[in-house]
Amino acid sequence: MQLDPNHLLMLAAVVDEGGLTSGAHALGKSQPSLSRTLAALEARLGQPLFEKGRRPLVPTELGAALAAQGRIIWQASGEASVQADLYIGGKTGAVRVAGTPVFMDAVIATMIAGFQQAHPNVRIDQSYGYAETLMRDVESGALDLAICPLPPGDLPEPIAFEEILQGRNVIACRMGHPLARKRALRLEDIANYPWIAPPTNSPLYQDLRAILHEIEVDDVKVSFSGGSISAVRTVLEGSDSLTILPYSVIFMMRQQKALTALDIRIKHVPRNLGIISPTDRPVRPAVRRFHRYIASEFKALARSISHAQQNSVWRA
Amino acid sequence: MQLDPNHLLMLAAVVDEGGLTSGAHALGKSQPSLSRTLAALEARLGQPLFEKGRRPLVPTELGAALAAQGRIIWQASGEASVQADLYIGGKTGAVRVAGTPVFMDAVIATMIAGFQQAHPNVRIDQSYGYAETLMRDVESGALDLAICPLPPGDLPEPIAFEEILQGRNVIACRMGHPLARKRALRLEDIANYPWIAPPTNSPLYQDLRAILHEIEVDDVKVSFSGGSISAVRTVLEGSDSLTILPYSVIFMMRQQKALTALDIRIKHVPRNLGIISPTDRPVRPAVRRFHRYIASEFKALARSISHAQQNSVWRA
DNA sequence: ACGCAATATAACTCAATGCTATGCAATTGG
DNA sequence: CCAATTGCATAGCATTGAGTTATATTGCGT
Repeated sequence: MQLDPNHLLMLAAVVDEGGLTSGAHALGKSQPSLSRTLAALEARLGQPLFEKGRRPLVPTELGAALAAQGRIIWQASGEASVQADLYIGGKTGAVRVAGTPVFMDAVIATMIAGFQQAHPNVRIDQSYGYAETLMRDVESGALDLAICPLPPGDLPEPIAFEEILQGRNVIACRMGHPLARKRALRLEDIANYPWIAPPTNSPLYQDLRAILHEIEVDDVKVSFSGGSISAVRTVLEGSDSLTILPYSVIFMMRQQKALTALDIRIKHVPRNLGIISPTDRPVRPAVRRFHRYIASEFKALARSISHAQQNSVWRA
Repeated sequence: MQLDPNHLLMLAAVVDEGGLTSGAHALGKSQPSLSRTLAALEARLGQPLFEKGRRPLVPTELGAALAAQGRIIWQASGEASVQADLYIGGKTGAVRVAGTPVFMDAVIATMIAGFQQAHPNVRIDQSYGYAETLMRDVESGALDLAICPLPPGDLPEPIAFEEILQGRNVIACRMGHPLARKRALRLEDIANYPWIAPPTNSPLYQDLRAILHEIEVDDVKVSFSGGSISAVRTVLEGSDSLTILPYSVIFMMRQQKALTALDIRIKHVPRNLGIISPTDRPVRPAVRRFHRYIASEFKALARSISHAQQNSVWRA
């Protein structure tokens, strides 16, 4: 005997609510609709679902047994509704995001922490990569979002690039570094200190080479290379080494008063940090929400940076 | 977002079967039907349920989440079908049956044991009572069936009485009783032994009085009264007492070779054992099945009795 | 016994679901 | 790499079922 889940659900409603009228109200339907449907179900079964001729409607054995299943269906149905609403509202789901290691660890991680606070049921699957790989993965659908620096105007096929921060690198050192307080630094000053080199496949490494070339320092001592931002920071703090870092990374660490930037102007790199996202497929609500969150956080960060630069408070 | 359980069920089928075509087959529907329904569901949700453009149909996060609920609905639906089939087939449910104590304990209990063997999921709610009470309870719906002796032709309103055994009482005693082997017993023989009297409100008590009057024994020694068949049997076995019992009760105990009947003819009581059932309401399948079982068992018992009487085997 | 409240029935409408036929896209095999 | 195959999407149509309002009927309490 094949039974329609909807019929069982109606039965459960009537049994639980104790009547057709209230059951119909609970389901948002009319009383005759329930009456007829349950009558048809009884006819199909050949057995009454309710004791006949009793007014506080009392279910028969069969009615009670089927109502129990209907109750399960009701619950599952409600749970599905909740799940759907959460998903559509971006409160649930997974976000696969990747970016360049330094930005992910020093900037994005903080933002992810804030996002998780507000949306604990959204799973963030984070990974690392550089522009080329990131774009390929976004295009193929392996990634939902990528955050990395890109030269302006470089927009292949079905990919959007939303710029969120001006690309600007600085030379970083520990807070008490001999060069930290000097103004009008000369090249010779810099050349005397050991350098920490970013991984050779990173954009920062390209930037480092370009900058060194620009300031006509051809030969530097590389004391350490290949480490993550955490390792780099530790080495920086414990030595007089220099390295090149995005200004935003230094800015994010300003509270710890561990690192600072040298007062030497470096040409803006021809790349801006941005969010890479696909345009050829629907964006899942959780991804959209995360995307917006990151964008707004960066907007706030940019404001904060420009404000700080005007006052030069953090360098005091 | 209100979701139709049927849609979730379809989704689950498609996800579990790994495709629209096989899912449709599993549900006994056509593939276009599923395709259109799921497309409509996607439209309602505003989110895809399956990754687009991939042929081994793979569900999205949302699709998987909703399919999980659909699976629950599917299970509950199937369970309901099973429950309904069992109930309709009389394999499940409760039977409320009552009868006169002696018959219930000595005859019906054995039959119930056999029934339970075959239908362990049918619950038998047994109780005791005499004709008047039994009929009232059957009429009121408190009982499904009653088994008791009734005078023929006494059929009030909405009650059926199916005769299943000729009413015939005998004088019972222990197997080795001094009177057990005698033929052509005389009244004086009987009068000298103590009697066990049935409960005064039982039909058997009426029968006892009638019989004693018939054989013109006015004054008997009552050594024990009011006990159940079990107590009566124990007393009978341990003494030379006599009592009156339905022949079928003695017959059912023939294997134990503990009790026997005196070879003295007693007028048939004007009552036949039968099954009382209501005619004004639908009979539940389990009740019908139990009813049939009891009736067929009694038919077999009657055959067995008449066969035994012709051969007088059991008395040898 | 009467009145109230709840259920059953009637008559009708329309959305949803079923089907077959067919187009189109993705995967597989040579 | 192209062709064949398999499987999903779409179209058009028929039918069922579920929804509605209006109304009759039936238990139940006073």
